[in-house]
Amino acid sequence: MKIPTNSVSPSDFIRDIIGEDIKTNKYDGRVHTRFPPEPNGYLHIGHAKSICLNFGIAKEFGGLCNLRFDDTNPTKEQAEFVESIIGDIRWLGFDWEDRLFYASDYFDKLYEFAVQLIKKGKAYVDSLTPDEIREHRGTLTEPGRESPCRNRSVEENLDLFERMRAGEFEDGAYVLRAKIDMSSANLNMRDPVMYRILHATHHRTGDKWCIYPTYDFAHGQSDSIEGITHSICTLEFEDHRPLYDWFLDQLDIHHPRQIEFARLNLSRTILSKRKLRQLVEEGYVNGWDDPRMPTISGFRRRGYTPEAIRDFCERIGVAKNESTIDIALLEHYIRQDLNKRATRVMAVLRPLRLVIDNYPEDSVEELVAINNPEDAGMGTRKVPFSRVLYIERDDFREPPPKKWFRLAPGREARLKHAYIIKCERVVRDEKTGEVIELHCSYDPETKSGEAKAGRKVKGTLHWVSAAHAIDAEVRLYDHLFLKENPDDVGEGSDFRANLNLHSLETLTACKVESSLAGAKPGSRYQFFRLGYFCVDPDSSDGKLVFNRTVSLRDTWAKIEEALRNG
RNA sequence: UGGGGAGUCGUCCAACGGGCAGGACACAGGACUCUGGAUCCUGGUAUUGGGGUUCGAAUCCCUGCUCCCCAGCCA
Repeated sequence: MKIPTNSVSPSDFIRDIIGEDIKTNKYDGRVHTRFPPEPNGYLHIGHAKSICLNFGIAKEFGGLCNLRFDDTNPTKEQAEFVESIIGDIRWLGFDWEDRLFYASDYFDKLYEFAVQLIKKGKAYVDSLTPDEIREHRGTLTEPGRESPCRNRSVEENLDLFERMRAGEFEDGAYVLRAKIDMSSANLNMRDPVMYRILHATHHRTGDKWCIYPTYDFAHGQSDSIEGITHSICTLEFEDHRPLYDWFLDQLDIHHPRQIEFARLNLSRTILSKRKLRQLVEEGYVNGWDDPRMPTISGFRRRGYTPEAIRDFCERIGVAKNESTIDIALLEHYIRQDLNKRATRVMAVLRPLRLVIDNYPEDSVEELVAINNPEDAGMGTRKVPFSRVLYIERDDFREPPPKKWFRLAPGREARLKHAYIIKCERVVRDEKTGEVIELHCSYDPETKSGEAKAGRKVKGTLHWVSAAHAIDAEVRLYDHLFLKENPDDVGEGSDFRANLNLHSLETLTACKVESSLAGAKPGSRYQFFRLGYFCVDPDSSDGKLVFNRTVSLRDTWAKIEEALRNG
């Protein structure tokens, strides 16, 4: 059976531009993109959008896509993040072959570029302090003032820059600046910093350097060096484009075309590395791969598939319009994918003991269960049935509400793959009144699959045989934030005020069918009538732990809510 | 009040040089169902305001309004 992918014909303004460039033979008809993460955190679903875009476009147009780490700031970057990013992109299903690069690969070249600009009189070493530089920059409405160092001689600049590199100065003592225009309306053109002194160990170059290029001085040239044709980035870099153009023009080197698009925003989700890091560091979640995190590794652990994430990224489109996607759309795609491929099993999350009084005491039947009604090729399995079972507490109500199809005193329901039963008697705890056991009768004529199983009942319940079931822990997840927009907070407060304190519910007394014994971490199932679940790596030989990836759509919950609201 | 961007159903995205505003999700109703799942029908709501040009404007012109980004030696 074919796994459906969403083949929306991918067309958007970026692909249109590239198609046009191919038609006019710009860049000799080549298409070469890149995904340029900074290794200062884990990748999230917003990065997935960019990854799918860059790798997707390259593939569609018969081009290439590089992976390049923009590692120009050793104080924030770590090898750990490089590893996780590489793993995440692979998991998403993309391949950069031998084209794994680092901006730090180009540090020598970038240094030469800087020297070139100094020699051209287009860059100078400034001894102003950070505060002074800020003051000289002017404001949004007022022009800046030129630094007194702006007219140093080329020789002096060369000497100072060399000594910066040699480690003669403290952090912050000097910077190298481009000499452009202090009165430009675009603040990025007001003599931006190209190099700063940072006595820090770099995750790749170690202590070779104590000066590092800024992103602005490294990014465009890195793209140029790699022969990138289309540099796709997010909207906030629109203002930087004239600066990148200026560097490329002054250096007279290959000139990629930069195209900006709107980054992804998701409702009830935060997609800012800084804030995600805060959630991790302040212990609101259990690490970057906590299944509640919108990181790729979080989604992976939660049970999402790469296919679902790719379909989602394709469907949301690409535009320059800032927008927020409804998280329900992402959930739709994981349900769609898992519906087609997940094995159905029975698991009872909140067990209620049920005794079938007229069923033979020591008898055990092996009933045939279909693994996936969406895919006959997935076959069948046997599930044991016996006199004492567990069903979901939620499947019994007394008194039954309107439109209730499940069990209630005197009511009938079908046990999936088994028999129709009738609720005859309810046992309650004398003190609390809590229902602790149900006594039922079964109709032997109604066995599933038998020719005369004929009779219809509205409700079908899942169950496990008490004697055969295995214990499991199940972790239920809800959105991390209560508000659609987590940043919607009052003065003096921040996104943490909108955190959902009940985003994780751990159930430790769950009972799952015996076929799940030995299930491997990462395996995905549909727990019948409940949702999609995935075995968590926390599982051990004797203890299964499941994460709920996403619940099934719950029509009854809607009906009940409608009833409540009259 | 400088510069750069953006405004189409509830939410996203379409409508390629003016020609019936379409799809997905969400929502509502129904059919079907041994998952209140899936599937299948059906339905509603949108062009930022105001002026023009035109037989005809989301699209062209003028003029407002709203929102986002920029004053890191972050990316």
